[in-house]
Amino acid sequence: MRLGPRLPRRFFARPATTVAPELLGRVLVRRLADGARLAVRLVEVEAYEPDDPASHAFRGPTPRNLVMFGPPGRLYVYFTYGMHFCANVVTSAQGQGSAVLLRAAEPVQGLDEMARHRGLNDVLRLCSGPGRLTQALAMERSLDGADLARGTEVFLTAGEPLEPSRVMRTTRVGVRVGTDRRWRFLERGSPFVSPGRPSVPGPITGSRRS
DNA sequence: CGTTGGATTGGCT
DNA sequence: GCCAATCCAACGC
Repeated sequence: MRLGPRLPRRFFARPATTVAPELLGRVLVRRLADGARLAVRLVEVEAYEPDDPASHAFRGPTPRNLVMFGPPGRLYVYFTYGMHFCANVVTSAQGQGSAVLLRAAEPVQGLDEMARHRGLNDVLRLCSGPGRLTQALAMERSLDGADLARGTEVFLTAGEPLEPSRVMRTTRVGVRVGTDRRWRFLERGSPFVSPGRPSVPGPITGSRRS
């Protein structure tokens, strides 16, 4: 499995919808405090843009989403449902408030450690969901704001980007607004994607009712 | 300050 | 398919 060079800051300094499909096939590396190295290959992501009602950044900066408004290439980690963390890559220029949610990945290195973190051994379920991925890689609150372009705790390497024909596109999972945007990108045919069901686009806003 | 519900998961009916 | 778990951000008063 090729890791390749680290992705540079400029890679992230573009719109989330541009960066998202290009993140597929890239390698997310996590270095633990004891020196152990975990690596996964991204197979499913979702873009969240500034004018996007489903985005945490939609109503402006708050203590939770502040990192989304910072420089591109940082990790935005938030806590949800009282028990799970989700990890995002901040994109676009500073101040924009856009990011790409990391939803699923194929384990590459450190599978035993990931299995320990997850409390199960099924490789297909180690990183197949945003909460599962953060648990497998031990990404929690302390990594909120971590610099992927310069840091050592967590970063992204070039890997092998997917051919466009291998990139599939659907609506996003678990959102109740912004369901008209097909901003979930995944590797076609990968068994490592999450089981989450894409949201169904509602009635077209502005159309006549009854 | 009180209320609501969430970019989820896993277990049970 | 349904729902509880379990915290806390966001928002309204």
